[in-house]
Amino acid sequence: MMNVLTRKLEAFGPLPDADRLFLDEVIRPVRAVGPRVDLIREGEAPSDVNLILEGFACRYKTIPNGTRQIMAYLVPGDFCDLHVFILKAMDHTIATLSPCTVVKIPRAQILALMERPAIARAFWWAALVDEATLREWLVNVGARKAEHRVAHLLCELLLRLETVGLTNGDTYELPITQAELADTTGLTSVHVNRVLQRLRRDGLITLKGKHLVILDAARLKAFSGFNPNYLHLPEQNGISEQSL
Amino acid sequence: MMNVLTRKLEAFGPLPDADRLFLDEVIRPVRAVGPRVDLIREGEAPSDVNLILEGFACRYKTIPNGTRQIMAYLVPGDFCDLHVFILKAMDHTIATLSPCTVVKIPRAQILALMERPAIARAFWWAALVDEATLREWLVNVGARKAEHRVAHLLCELLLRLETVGLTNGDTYELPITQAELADTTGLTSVHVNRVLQRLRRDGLITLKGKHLVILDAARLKAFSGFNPNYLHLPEQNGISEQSL
DNA sequence: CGTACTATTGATAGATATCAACGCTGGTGG
DNA sequence: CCACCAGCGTTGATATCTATCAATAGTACG
Repeated sequence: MMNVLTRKLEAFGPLPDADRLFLDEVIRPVRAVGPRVDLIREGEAPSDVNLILEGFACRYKTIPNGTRQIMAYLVPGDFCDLHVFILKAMDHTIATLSPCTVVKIPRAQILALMERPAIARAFWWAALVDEATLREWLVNVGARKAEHRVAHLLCELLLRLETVGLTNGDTYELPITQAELADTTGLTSVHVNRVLQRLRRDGLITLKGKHLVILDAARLKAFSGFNPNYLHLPEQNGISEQSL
Repeated sequence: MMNVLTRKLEAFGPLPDADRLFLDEVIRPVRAVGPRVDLIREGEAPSDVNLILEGFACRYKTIPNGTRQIMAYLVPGDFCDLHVFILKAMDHTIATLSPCTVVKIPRAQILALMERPAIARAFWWAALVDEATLREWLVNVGARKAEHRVAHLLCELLLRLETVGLTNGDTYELPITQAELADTTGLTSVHVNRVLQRLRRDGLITLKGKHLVILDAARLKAFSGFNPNYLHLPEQNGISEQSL
């Protein structure tokens, strides 16, 4: 079974066997981290790069009145901070949401990885996709209404998790509380709850505990105005399953 | 007088004289572009990089119901799309807001620039600051209320324009309509209008036509919860002018 | 089998959007 | 140089959405 990092980077394009072997080396030793643990705090300047192997983490900021905004989800295969080589201090905090397993990759090893052209290109691609995703989140929160925000997020995660093999058809584990969804979408947890009920009532999803089933992916995508172009994945087979 | 690009890049650190001379070459020939003109459209894959020399441009997306979300302002010294070398197609559109003067820098020239270590580092820094700014905009729209959103944006622009020498004390030209501010902040133009009136009534700003005066920068920053760390500028002299 | 989150529900308040009209201003052509 | 026009800014009245507050019900975990 391919590791999540290799799997993610190969979403951009195939890697030489030597690169794959190197990537297998890089992802250890792993470290288990509990839920709701800060990995890097605003103001710090870590020298290593964290990579998520299992579980969900996030970037967030808290504003003076206490409101928290989650600015990104980090799922298996995602790097936390390829930045850090240039900037002096983090301007936000990175924390686990669920229990996670994480690797700390030393700076030197990242540089060694960047020597390999295929990997370097894949790193670039990953960073650009992260930024595009951030833009899409801004659209989500700034322009869409509550139902669409949540639906759009679920569509995005379906594709991202599919890329690293963490879906089962249109089903996946979403180890996130409603309060965390609220901090992500700029809503209240009460309102997120009501939105989820509407999505269930409309036959779009099933969500029980952490177990999400997207009952009609085509309809959920149409409903939320989801356009996957910003994820910059290679052409899919069934580009759009169209309506029905 | 130093050109805006050099000025912006030197906000990160001084450049060798040779680099400066090179940058002077790179920013021509200039091109004048009217307001509200698309420079690059979603779906296209341009081979050149656009640099803004004068005026304001933006990144935006339009969602199916017709709502537009502006995701970034591009001010003099900002690159539009250093990305494009890796990704196949733009996932958003770039357009002028005001009349602009722009340079198209050919791919080859960008690569030549990247050969120079100081410039390459400055480019990296600029790209990372762009991303950090995007995160802050997500916080703005997702977590702050209307008055604070607008005030925060004005504080950010004060610093960004200061960097490239486009302020006069706490005064600058803001060539943006209220409708565009609305598309930026996720509000309605009517509501932006009312917010601006409140900021005026509270003695925080003066805004007549395109001419903005920040009457009490310290208070405006405190009011909006503005923390400049995400712009990653070098230490300022008067780090915080404190209250009054 | 408690205990503490997490999810759910109902009632109400508050913020922001929507709709519609009018006034201003800067630019353009006569 | 003036008069007109179109876009922008402003205002008021009302509708909607989303937040807030508060209580109850589930659920998972030790």
